Amino acid sequence: MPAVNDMDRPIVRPSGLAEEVYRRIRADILSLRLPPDSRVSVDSLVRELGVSQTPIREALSMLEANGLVSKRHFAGYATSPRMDRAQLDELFEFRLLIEPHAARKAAEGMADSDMGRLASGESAPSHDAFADMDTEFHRLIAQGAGNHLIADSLARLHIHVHIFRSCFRSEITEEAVHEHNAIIAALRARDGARAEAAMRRHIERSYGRLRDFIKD
Amino acid sequence: MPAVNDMDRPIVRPSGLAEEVYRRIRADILSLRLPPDSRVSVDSLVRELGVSQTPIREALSMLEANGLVSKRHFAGYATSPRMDRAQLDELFEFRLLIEPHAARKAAEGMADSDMGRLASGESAPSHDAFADMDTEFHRLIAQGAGNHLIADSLARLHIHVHIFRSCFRSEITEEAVHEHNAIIAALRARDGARAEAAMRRHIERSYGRLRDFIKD
DNA sequence: AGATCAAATATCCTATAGGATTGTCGGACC
DNA sequence: GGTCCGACAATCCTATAGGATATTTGATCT
Repeated sequence: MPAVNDMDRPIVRPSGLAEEVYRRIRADILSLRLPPDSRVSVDSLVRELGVSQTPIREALSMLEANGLVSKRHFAGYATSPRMDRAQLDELFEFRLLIEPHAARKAAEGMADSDMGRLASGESAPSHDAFADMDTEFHRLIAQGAGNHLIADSLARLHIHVHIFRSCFRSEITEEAVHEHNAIIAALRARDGARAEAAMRRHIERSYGRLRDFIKD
Repeated sequence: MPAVNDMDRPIVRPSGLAEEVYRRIRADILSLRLPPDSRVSVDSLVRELGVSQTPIREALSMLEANGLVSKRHFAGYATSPRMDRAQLDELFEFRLLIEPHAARKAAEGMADSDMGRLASGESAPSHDAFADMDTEFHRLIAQGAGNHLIADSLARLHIHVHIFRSCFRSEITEEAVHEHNAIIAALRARDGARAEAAMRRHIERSYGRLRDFIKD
């Protein structure tokens, strides 16, 4: 008989088709398989995913509440348009409010096990892999701050950063890796003030790199 | 014939039943007609509101994405439980990050017309009326900061503050009115630093008043 | 060519019925 | 008395059909 113990894996509770569909559509939006400002019809998803309308509608409603799609009455759903300059400004103003504080708190209270999972992304083989590692990097720090509201808000925002970056096929910059390493060093040293400053610098530089892509 | 011109009212675009149902359920949660941690079944809403399942499911999905209800597979929806001490701490930590900054920016850029609508709530006849005026007060300032992300995040948080306060029938304190008036004065004077400090003080005092209700 | 109007299409919204799954309650058994 | 088991109820999920409304398209007219 197998040696694995059933106790070490918590019971799997199927969370419903709506959740699955939600994740699927979200992944499609993030991978640009559904580009910004493109139609998303319920019927086509029914045919493509082979599930009924109900879970698709629920998934689209959740995506709408999270700002990834928008609905127009009797006209169907559409993915949100790409961020313009004003929205980019607002997003980074918000990140500057939250993430430096999160970095400070993470330096003070983050678990050592989570800290070991921090990766700067210098070993990323592709653009997509780097984007995923960047998302995970910021997610771990936000989670390390020990405030669910901070982690959730940042997750929402990072989705849009991810889409924006993917639209412009932005290069994997050495700069970003260096800035990540600076943050990691400050966190490992449990130096809250330095982590906060490093994170602020990272976001400001990141904003400068992304801002160049739009002039309007 | 009527003297009103049809041009001055923008075309009414019915936004769908799901939106209406969403607002209705949200209002019921805010008014404690649906207390925290109570079941909310789709069928009973069908009977009560007289609409089909589809818009109700969509409304509940949106409410779930906004954290007001939670779903368990094959077990129905339920309103989120009341905040505990840890969540209250997290919420006010978050507000302290956002709202003082919003007050500073509002002092610098808020429209005079919006500023005229600021009310401290000293004339509120009831507890519910004060709660609504308080929500509107903070909403106007967040909107005055000119950042939609700030306004939306604060709106989400204020819902939970509202519910928490309603649960304990907290008194209308003179203190809160005074603090509101201090903020209004700083905003009218276009003094960003003073508005920021007044807002920070208001939130800290507000936290102290609410914290006393829970010991666990 | 450009604008105007009507038909066609696509989509949302409703309504109803039935199968599948979970939680609960009461009784049988040790 | 405590524990196990089966029926019941509640709920979610699916499926299908049809009506209502906005968008699009194409033809007609100036």
